[in-house]
Amino acid sequence: MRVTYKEVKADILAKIVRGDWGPGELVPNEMDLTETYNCARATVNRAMRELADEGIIERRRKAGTRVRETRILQAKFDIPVLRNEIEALNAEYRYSLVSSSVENAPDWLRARLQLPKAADVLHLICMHYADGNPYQYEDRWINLDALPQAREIDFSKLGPNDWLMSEIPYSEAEISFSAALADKEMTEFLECAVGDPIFIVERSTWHAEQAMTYVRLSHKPGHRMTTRY
Amino acid sequence: MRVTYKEVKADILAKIVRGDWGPGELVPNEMDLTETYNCARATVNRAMRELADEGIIERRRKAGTRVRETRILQAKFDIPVLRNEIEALNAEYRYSLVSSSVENAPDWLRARLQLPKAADVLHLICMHYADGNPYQYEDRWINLDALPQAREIDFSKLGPNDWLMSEIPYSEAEISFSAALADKEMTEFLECAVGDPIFIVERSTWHAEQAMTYVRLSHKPGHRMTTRY
DNA sequence: GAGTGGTCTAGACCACGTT
DNA sequence: ACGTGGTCTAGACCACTCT
Repeated sequence: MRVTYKEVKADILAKIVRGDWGPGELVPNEMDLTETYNCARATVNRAMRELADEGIIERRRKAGTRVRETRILQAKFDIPVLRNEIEALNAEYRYSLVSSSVENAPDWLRARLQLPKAADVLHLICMHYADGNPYQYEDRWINLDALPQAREIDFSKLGPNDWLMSEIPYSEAEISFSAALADKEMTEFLECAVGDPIFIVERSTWHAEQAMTYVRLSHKPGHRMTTRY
Repeated sequence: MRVTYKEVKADILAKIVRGDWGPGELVPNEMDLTETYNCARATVNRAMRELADEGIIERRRKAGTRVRETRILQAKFDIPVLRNEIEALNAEYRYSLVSSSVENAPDWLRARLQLPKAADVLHLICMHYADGNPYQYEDRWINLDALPQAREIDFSKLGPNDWLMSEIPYSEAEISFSAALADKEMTEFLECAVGDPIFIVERSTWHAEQAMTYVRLSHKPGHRMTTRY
């Protein structure tokens, strides 16, 4: 049978795992491996390229390919649309708009999104429920200079995330995770106690060099975000 | 000049972003695109494959290629070795072993790592500092059935993570992020107040079907984990 | 059965970066 | 200067899966 890039990749990885090629060591070049595995260079290349993408090896022209000294740990999280996430738990999803107002962007938001002075933003507070239980508290700010049409949208039925995904399906974003304490207001919506630990996700979204939206998502106490690799 | 897969990829993405091909719509097949871009099929294939890897499009034999209905948001975090992370902040890294003891694995740990009854584990508490300030509190458990040589290691100089990376550089892992409150003991090490919100990272590591280690990392209040995409 | 993507081959040229 | 990886080509066969 013909040699597949997956076989080559698995064999190279096995050699690294076994320690045949230790950290920092030079891996044979593509032409040599072509003979080792008796296959075309493109096959070896794809195997090596994927290993490099996964952070197992490091490749440099002329210098060759080496096993990485320290494995870069990569954790990839798939962040599904909230409705799907909740329905995947066999729970019923419910959305509710708490408040909506046009405001002047506060300073901290202007700084974060690099907005001009006196920029108008749409400030939404929303709740997301799973089987009727509070799941996520959404504090959303939309840049009305960039998305003036947001003024006319009725967000009592359609969640801002769903609307934004339809307006700007592809965008640049910065995500960060952190921990915070539930404040007075949040305790009411999340049905928890003041001072409970809250897992926070923040996301700023950009499109065509312009800030579109910033959102701060506060999760019910005990929320975990998990991934395998 | 020759057409590169990057150009093809960028152009296809631009068409999707502009809405020429909307969510759920069929994208032309590879042979057609080969003519559109006047290049080899392998070039189109690589462009499309990468877009599929990034969750932009969905490909199925015979059925063709479609723009994804709902973009899967993927957040990829590079988790560097702590020393590197701290030194990247231009801070001096310092490590300290707080305690070390061989114990019988508590029930919650046995359940998590699927350990047999009466399994011995090495329990380490360590601190990591940046410029002398507490940065991370490490609560580490090592499965001594799988790694008996850990009994003989002096962890007062070498951090358990560094040692484990040298023993089992490649492994399966489960990572999770959550929020918790600082308890009495932690406040002393992290120099914070009881009830401060703490960002928690937990990681269970497996190798050859066997649990190697579980670690719970508690970060100083205010810690954030950030990524862009 | 037939259309589509998945992959391999053999050869070629080129860009980069080390020497 | 030259060795290595990065990429493109043109053609081929195959695997999957929809109809």
